[in-house]
Formats: sequence, structure tokens, C-alpha cells
Amino acid sequence: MGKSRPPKSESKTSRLLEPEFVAPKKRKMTQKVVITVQMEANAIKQKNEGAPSDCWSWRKYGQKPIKGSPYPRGYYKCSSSKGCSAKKQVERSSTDSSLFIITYTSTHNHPGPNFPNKDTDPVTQDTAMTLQQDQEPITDRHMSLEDNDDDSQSFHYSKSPFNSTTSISQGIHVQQEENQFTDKFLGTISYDDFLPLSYPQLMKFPKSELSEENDFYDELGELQLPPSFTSFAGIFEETILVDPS
DNA sequence: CGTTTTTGACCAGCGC
DNA sequence: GCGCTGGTCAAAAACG
Repeated sequence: MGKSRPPKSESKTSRLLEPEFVAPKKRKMTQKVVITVQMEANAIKQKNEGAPSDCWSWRKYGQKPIKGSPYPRGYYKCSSSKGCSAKKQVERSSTDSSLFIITYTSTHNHPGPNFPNKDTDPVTQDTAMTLQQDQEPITDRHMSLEDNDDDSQSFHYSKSPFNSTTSISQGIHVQQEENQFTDKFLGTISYDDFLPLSYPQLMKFPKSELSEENDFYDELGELQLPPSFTSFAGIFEETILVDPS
């Protein structure tokens, strides 16, 4: 492992010197939104296999090969604002190269994205408020995404920002994660399209489902389903891949 | 010249 | 306790 990389002891040290910014890595309940997007092989080939892009600005900060998949996973951060802690991971399904699995983490701090529909100014907020209602100013470390118990069953978006044939979309799963793969299914939401919205509104789920214990291992244990999409009227059922390892 | 991507190293959690 | 794996950082390169 010893490459010619100078030991940045300085950087490393300074990195370790900010414990306040680093949230407790243990038992941290991270809300995630997993979106699977199936793209047509044509689109992938014609373009450059780029994952479907939302309207947010993302900066890639890492890429790692994933054990089960021939395709690496890309790590992106929101580049719109420096204080924005929104992240996303993009990976391809090992079985279906046309299947993109995008995992959104954290939330955006600012309205941000250039919405095609800029008729109403705070489109993002507006929409967000519809579902989230009382969203307090989001701070980096504190996002209260779990304290809603409205009917979190139907999340639908008004407009689809995409006209192109790039993405056909699918289902969205809101998960709560502990540690590595203790994801729990909290609900399935279906969208009309792949949206550049702010996730706070998505991150709601029946609180009753939230168990901090690890019962759900049972359920998730053998969740490996073949990538089958049941297509309803434009709505796809999504399957979550569980790494066999 | 500023911003983004690339890429290897470092780090931390988890399993064995 | 060690090794594996996933996630992040940061320097250099690439791109506009």
C-alpha cells in the first residue's frame, strides 16, 4: 500500500481535529432515499453511461469498487453550497447494467437547483413544505426527518423536470439505516419521474415502523429478488439489492 | 484560472 | 486482534 504519497500527517491531524463536525458514527440513524432508475440500454450507450442527473450540482469526491458488482460506486457531494451536507451515491446493478441505484443521504440546505418550472419562486421549498410542513432551518448535523407521522404513504411530485428520454423511473424507498446494512424498509413511494427535489419531504415514514433494534434482519435477510419490475401505469416496483456478502 | 474529476491513501466499523 | 470492506480526504490532473 505504500505508494508515493507523502504522509500528510498535517492533514490527517487536522482532519481528526474536528470531532464536532463528525457525527457519531455508531448507531447513527441515517436517513436514506434509495432510488432505482432503469435506463434504456440505448440511452446508456448513446450517452456515456452517465447516471441520470438531477438538477442539483454534485461534485464527485470518490469512487470505490463494490465487492459484489463489476461496477464501481461513485460518491457525490452537493457542490452548490459549501455548508450543504447532501450526498449521493451512484452505482449500477450487478445484474442489470441499465439499472442505476442512487442513494441520497442527508438534505440540502438551500433551495438550489434550477428548476425548469421557475414560475413560482420557491418551488423547491413550496413542494417541500407541502409534505414537510414545519421544516426547521436545517443544520448540518441536525435533520429531523423522523418526527412526522402524517400519512406518509403517497409522495408524488407535480412536475417532472425531465423531458428527455434519459430516465424512466421507478420506485423510491425510504430507508432508515443503522450501521452498514441494517436498512429497513419504511415505505415505497412512487414517482412520476426522477426528481431534483429536496429530500426532506421524502424522508418521512411511519414512525411505528422505526425500531432501533435489529429485528428486521430477518426480513431483509433474504431479500434478494431478481430485478423484476412490475410495471403499473408508469410505476415500477423496485427491488433492493442486498449484498450477498 | 477556477472548478470538477481522478485516483490512491487513510480511516473506521464490522466480521471472523 | 486482524483483515476486509465501505466511505472520505486530498493532491494532481483534466476540463471549461
